[in-house]
Amino acid sequence: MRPREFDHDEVLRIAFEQFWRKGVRGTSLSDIARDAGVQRGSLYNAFGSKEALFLQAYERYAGDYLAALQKALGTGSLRKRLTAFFDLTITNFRAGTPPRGCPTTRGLMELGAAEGEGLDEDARQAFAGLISRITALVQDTLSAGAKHGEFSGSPAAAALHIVTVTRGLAVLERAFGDEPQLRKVAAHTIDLVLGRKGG
Amino acid sequence: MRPREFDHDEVLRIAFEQFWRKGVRGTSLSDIARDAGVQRGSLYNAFGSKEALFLQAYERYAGDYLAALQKALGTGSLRKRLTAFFDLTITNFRAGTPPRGCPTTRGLMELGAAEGEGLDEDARQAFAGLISRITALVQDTLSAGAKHGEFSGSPAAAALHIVTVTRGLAVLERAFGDEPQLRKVAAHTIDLVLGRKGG
DNA sequence: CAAAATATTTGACACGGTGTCAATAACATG
DNA sequence: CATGTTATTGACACCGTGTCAAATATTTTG
Repeated sequence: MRPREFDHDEVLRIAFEQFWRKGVRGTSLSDIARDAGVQRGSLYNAFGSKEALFLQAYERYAGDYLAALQKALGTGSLRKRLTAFFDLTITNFRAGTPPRGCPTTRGLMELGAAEGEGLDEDARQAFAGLISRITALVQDTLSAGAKHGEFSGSPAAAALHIVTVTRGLAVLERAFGDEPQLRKVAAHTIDLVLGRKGG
Repeated sequence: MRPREFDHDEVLRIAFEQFWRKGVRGTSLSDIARDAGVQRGSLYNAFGSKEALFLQAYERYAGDYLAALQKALGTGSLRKRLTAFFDLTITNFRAGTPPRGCPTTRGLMELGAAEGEGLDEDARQAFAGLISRITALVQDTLSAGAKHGEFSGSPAAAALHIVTVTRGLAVLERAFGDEPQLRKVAAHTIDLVLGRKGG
């Protein structure tokens, strides 16, 4: 066996950075190969295809991001937790110069996900999976809040509503790039869900 | 002057249908040319570039869609208006087989909109413009509702929240394709904004 | 230590996409 | 009918994905 001449994880990192910044279709394997100091053919040999490379890079990101969200949702009053959740969400959208947006939302809308066109069902499942897991995390947080009397209502419905808002925020970020606006919507959403003054 | 051999508007219609179904990057001018029975070169001559063709096709759609929304928001109680608004929004996402999603949200996330990459600033403005105009429409509706005592709170904040939810719904549609879920979120949002039983 | 086995790298290739250009064709107008 | 103007057409350059066979560098085996 001839050993690989590049760092598998390092390439994944570099690739994801570019996919995130320029979109999946807007990033060529030549770009990634140049940036990583690897031949294009080696990428095909190691990952199979652009799609497979993206998926691996995305899964890597998704794991890290989910862990960060879990941490943000882990301490303080319910209001504090939700605030930290939205804060991390928005901060993540606005990372980099120029802001790179939400990789999940961008990927999901870019790759079609419909039968026949765009990336495989695999990609859609990866995106949908992260969204589902985020929703579950928020729902658990709300359920716990309900036990402490910090929240009344359906945790499932509220969690889905909150996550829907975060997806909407990802879109607004792309449209207007107005971070204060995003934070206003986040604050308003927390107020609506928790009751104007509650917490 | 030699006259054009194809119908300008017809081509715009055909092009938008394909952009909507397969995404902008996923649609080639060859596809459109074949479908429209026109030579690819003629499209470049008539529209300049793929980007310009998309923009014209999109503006056409945006005008029609905005008019339909305005109509939906035009009659009945505030709750009825908002219900009609969400209904039209979701129905629009789920049009076609397979569902084509929200062209605005898909285009916005697909085309990057960030400096340097993806489509021009022009495209971002077109998408952002439609979102802004929708927000203004909803805001006006809420303001009118406030006069009739059907709504209390900030129309601007509520309108932005509602439109954010619709953008989020566009994303969820792509992720899960679960129309009942979308309608639940919509109903829940109306309840939150108007008060559980109000209207 | 030599040689076989095996995986990686490399460069050439086919194919399809965007966009440009010059040559050609079709009409309007004088 | 001659001329100017615009639309059409086909060839081209360039870049993208993906495939393949040949060359290369290790590890394992004799």
